[in-house]
Parts: sequence; C-alpha cells; structure tokens
Amino acid sequence: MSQSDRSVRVRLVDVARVAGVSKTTVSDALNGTGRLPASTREHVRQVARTLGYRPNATARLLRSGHTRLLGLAAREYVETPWVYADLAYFSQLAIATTRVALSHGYGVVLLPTSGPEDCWLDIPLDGVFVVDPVEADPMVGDFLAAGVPVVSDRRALAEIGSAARETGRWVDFDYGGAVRQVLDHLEDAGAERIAVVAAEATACFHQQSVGAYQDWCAERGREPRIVYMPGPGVQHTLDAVKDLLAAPVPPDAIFTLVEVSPPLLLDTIRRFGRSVPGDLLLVCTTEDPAASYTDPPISTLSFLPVETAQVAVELLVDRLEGREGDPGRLLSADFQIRASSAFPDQRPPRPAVSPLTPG
Amino acid sequence: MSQSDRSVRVRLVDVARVAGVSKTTVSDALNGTGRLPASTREHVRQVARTLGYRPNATARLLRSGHTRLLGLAAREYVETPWVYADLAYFSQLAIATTRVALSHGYGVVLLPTSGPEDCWLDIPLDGVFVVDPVEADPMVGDFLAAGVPVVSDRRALAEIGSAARETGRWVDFDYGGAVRQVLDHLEDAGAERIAVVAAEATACFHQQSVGAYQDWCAERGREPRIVYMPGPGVQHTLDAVKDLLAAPVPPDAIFTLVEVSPPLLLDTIRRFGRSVPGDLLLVCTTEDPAASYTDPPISTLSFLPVETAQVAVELLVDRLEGREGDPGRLLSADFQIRASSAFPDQRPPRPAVSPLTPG
DNA sequence: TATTCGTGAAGGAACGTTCCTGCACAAGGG
DNA sequence: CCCTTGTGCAGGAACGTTCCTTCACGAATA
Repeated sequence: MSQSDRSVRVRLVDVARVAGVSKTTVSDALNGTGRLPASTREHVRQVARTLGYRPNATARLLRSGHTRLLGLAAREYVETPWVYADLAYFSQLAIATTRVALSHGYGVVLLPTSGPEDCWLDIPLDGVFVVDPVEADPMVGDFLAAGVPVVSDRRALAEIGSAARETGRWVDFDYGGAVRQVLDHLEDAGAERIAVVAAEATACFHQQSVGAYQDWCAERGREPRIVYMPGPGVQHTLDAVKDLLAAPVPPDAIFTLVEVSPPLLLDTIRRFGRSVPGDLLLVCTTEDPAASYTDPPISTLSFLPVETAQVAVELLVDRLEGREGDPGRLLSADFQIRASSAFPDQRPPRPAVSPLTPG
Repeated sequence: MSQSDRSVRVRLVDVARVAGVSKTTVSDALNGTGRLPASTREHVRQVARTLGYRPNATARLLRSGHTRLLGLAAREYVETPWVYADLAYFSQLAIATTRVALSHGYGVVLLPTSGPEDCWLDIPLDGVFVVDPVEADPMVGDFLAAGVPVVSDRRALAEIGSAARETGRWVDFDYGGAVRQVLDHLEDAGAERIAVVAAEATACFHQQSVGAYQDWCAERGREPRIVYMPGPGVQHTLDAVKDLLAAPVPPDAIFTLVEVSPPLLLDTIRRFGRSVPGDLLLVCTTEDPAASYTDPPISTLSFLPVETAQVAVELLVDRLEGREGDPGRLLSADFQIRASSAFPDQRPPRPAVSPLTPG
C-alpha cells in the first residue's frame, strides 16, 4: 500500500476522467508544461484539488530515472550497528549531510551497517556516502558494482579497483598527520609521557591514528602507552582514564582518540587528584562544543563533520548531475589549542600590539 | 541516471535475451518463485551474475506498491532547521528510529522541517513519524491528506480532524505531569525558589512544560522564575544560568528544560561559587549519559527517545502491515533522582539490611 | 481557394519490474 | 486412444507517471 490503501488512492487518470480531459492534459496542467490556456489549466487544478489528488512519488521516480535520494552509512563499529548514536561526530555528520543534501534537492536515507547480504541495494538511491569504511569495504564494492556513485575514503575506493575510478569520489583526512600535529604540540608543551585512549575498531581512522602514534613514539624511542577501550560507553572511557592515572608512573599528557564528554573527563581527572594542565595536559578528539566552555578550556582535535558532509554531498551531487569536478578533496583537521594543553609557563605570550592599530 | 548511467545499466530483459529465456523466467529464477527446474534457475543466475545484473529498485517499488521507507521529521525549532543537531535527544531518537525501522525491514529518511511547500511529498514514503509537532502542524496535515500514515503527538492528530482517526497513530508523554513530578520532588527536598530554564519554542513539549510550571507555581502562590533562552547553543544556556545565579535573591533549585551538557553546567555553577546540592538543587532534562557520572551525580528527567522511537515505529509498521493494534501509546517520562537534587540531610536513609540476605 | 501556422489537446509508448494467465508437452489412468 | 494432471516456460497486462508524436481546427497569408 504505497502512500495509502491502493483502493482509495486517486490517480492521474481519475482526475482526467472527472475533468473530462486526457491524462496528458492533466499532467501538463499540474506541472506547468505543455501548451494549455489558463482556463483549462485552472479547471484541471481545481478538479485535482477537489479530489485530493497527490502524484505517486514512485511512479515519478521510475519515469524520471532518478530518485533524488542519497544514502548515508557510517561503517565504524560495523559489528554493533549504530552504537555511535551518542557520538557527536556522527550525529553532526548525519544532520549536516541531510541539510546540505536537502539544499540540493536530495533526501537522505540512513543506511544499515549490517544485515542481510546486499540488503541496502533494495533502497533506490542515486548515490551514497560511506563514512569511515572498513578495509576492502563490501558495501562500497556493492554500490559501485550496482553503478551507484559512492563518496568515501580514498583508500577504500582504491582497494575496490577500476570501477572506483569512474564512479567513486573521495573525501579524506590525513589522520596520521593530525595525530602527529597534536603529539608534536604536546611535546613542545613539555610532555614526556603521552598516553592515548583508543578504540578497538577496524575503521580507517582508528587504524591510521593509532599507527601514527606508534610510529611517532618509535621515532623518539618512547614507549607507546595505549589504552584500548573494551567497548563503547561513558563508563569504559572513564575506567580507561583512571587506569592510566593509577599507573606507577602516570602519564603527563592524555590524548583521547575516542569521543567522550570533555567536561566529564575533566571532572574525573580532578576527582582523581590531578590538575589540568598543571599535572596533566589534555587533548580530546571531540565535536562537543562544551570543550571550550570548561575551566580550563580543553584543547580539541576535530574532524569537522559539518565540512566533511558538505564536501561529500557536493562531490556526489556534481557527479550525479554530470558536472566533472574534482575526483576528491583532502580536508585538514581542526586542532584548537586551549589552556588544557599548555603548561602555565608555556602559554604563548600575548602578541605585541601592532603599530598599525595603536591603543 | 537512476543508480547508473542509463545506457550501461543491464536490465532484466538483457539477462533474458542472453540467457535465451523470457523475462518471466529470469524474474522467477532470481526471486525463487515460479515452477523452474534447478538447472534453469542456476543457468539464469549464472548469466545474471556474469552480466552484473542488479534489479532496479524503483521499478520494484512501483510494482509492489510500497517503498519500505519511513520518514522522520523533528519539528521543534521549525524556523531554524536542524539546530538541534547537538541535542542528544534528537540524535538518539533518529538513530533509534533507524535501528528499529531496519529491524522491521524499513529504511528511514530524515525529512526537512522547512523548505518549499509540500516538498516532502515528493519522497516516496510508506509512513512518517513527526516528532514534536507544532500546533496544527501542516506537515502532519499534508501527509494525512496524501494518505500517508503518520505517527505523532496525539494533540497534533486531533487538531487535523477526522482523517487522523483513520490513518493517524500517536505516541505521547504527559509532559505536564512529568514536570510536576520534578517540581514536587524539589519542593519535598526543601526548595522554595525553583527556577526553570526554558526555550522559546512552539513545539508541544515546551508549551506544555512551561505551562505546567506556571500552574504549579500559581497553585502555591509562588512567583514563577523562568529564563527563556534567546536561542540554541551552549553559550546561551550558560548565560541564562549565570543570570539566575546573579539575582539578588538567587534560586535554591534549578530545573533545566533545555538540553545542556550536565557536567558543564555543574562546572559553571561551581565556578560561580555555589555548591550542588548544598546551595542549589539541580535537575536536568537531558539524555546525556554523562549526568550519572559527575560528582555529585545529577538528577535527570528523560523522555526516553529510544523507547519513543521503538513504539512509534512499531505503531507505524503495524498500521502499514494491516495489523490493527493500538491507536496510540502513552509513555512515562523517566525521572532519575540523584544526589544533585537531595539536600544532604534529605537523602533517603540507606535501606535496612534485609533479613533475608544477612551479611 | 489552397497553404501555412499556431494553438489546444489526445493517444500511446516508455520506465523496469512482478505476476496472472495460458500454452505446449509428457506422463499416467481409464 | 482420450482425458486429466503436472511441469516448464512465454506473453502480456499492470503499477502511475512523463513526454514524444500526432491530429484537428481556426485564423492568417499567398
């Protein structure tokens, strides 16, 4: 029963019959096409209104050949779908994707990350955005094989092969570079024992960021300190942090790669008797705006879900509407340095007053 | 270009031609229907695989008459769409809706809250869930008029009229009752000057909860203390709280009706020199799990987005699949009393050791 | 008067499936 | 030998649109 019980649904032909014209005329009158005098047009519209006629969306799609529907799939934690509900990153990404897509006239369908084989192919999509694909992601492969344009991580596309070169577009971050940027900053700020809180996950971001941390440590002959969370959830994250703080030689800096409420983390560290940034420098990978309102404000690494969504949708829409455009875009993570990661004596001095703006 | 450039897309007839059979046979072979020997079935499947055939989802929909797509619209803040991206309530609701819908074999489309007139009707939906409708919501009306089953607030459905009685289902909270429950609790805990932080919004929840607070105050001859936030965002909320605390006679309890990070709120109150619950009782309307991990843990009022989604989708699916079921469901808000709203001497005594479990 | 031309509208194919109907053929029973 | 029964498959309608083609007709032009 599409959009209604079939029996009661009024169709184009019903309007035509009542109005005493052909279905062509009805279609033209309603869509503003064809050569019709205003009188006929108005008459048909009147009849349609009276009967409560609504065009069948599916039939239109079949005719027009496109659905104006985009899919969004977040592949992180594929095994336990949608556990990342609480994560600001994904909800911001989903909402931003929806908003941008709508501004281009496309709707967005939230896709399952697991389920019966190929089940996602039953949904009529013009294109998909696969966020955080896993290695050799079958979902990406399925869509490309079905001829559905995909935007995803460059690496995931490359793994698929030649088909990707034609229909695939990518949006990427240099995850490793961003992690190194944070680590360098912490080192500059005087940290010698930087610990990292990470998740056991197969997605690109986790693989690459943890790898970058390990490489960075190896280059300096430092021992990596990684705490892997056994699962998602606030409790696990806090436990992981407490474990770190309780070590015989506790870290002097913590860099979280998993989302956690920054004010809560600060609160937890304090209750443990440590001060930030006095005893411990802190940088959080997070999209929670609360980070900049704590005391001290917390340094954050953001992978810009809103910008990512914007770029992804635009790449997809360009592709769909036949514009050539870029094959992909590399975005830069946003590292905001705040008081939580600057030792008091390491804070940058206030810039000298510019001679051009006296006062 | 549905799902591909039309020219290259391989169709059912193409498979039929290559396999040397009719399209009926191909359809039957692929779908497991009809009377076909295993040999033919396998042959056709082999050909389909070789050609890379994928059925056209839109055509299937048109035939089957349903799209297995559900719409989700959040109508709060209709004017400024999608500002609620940060709100845990909506992201949890959206994700839960998606998960439950998928478990029933339905996909979910995030709908615009504004845009060109009727634009949502171009999306082929089997049903919609309109969360937090505004008064006499035109979106609810449009969908019902188009014959699309709707689940929404009971009040919104009632306003529409008779059509709603046939195709509408509702899921509701007794917002006013929940607010009173919190206020009664705060009064019992000794609060005499309870202030409320609310939003200027047209959605049912805001109207009803603020109304309940005003009534409650009037019944006791108390002066209502409401701070309306001029807009969404962390800064506005914190400013509102600071205004409250800076009053000549500050409140001895704060009840937030808008979502705000509970640990951040606690931090802000402390920086203002007040202790919780010593100087100030605190109850937050929030879905942020961080609330129970702060020190003290914060009392919360939750409107259970996950359960709401579950019920809404099930009502919708029952309706779509012809099962009669309930016309609607009334849910109870979840009020969790924690240390932030109990004065030290008001904390419930530890329960006596049960004689059945000696120790 | 015959020929163009523009206007108003109808007919029907097409989009890619699914599924109902029906036909040919072989095997079995009377 | 004819009638039933069952199997294997083909033809074509239908889903509800859009849009291309055609056509009739009246007015203007040659």
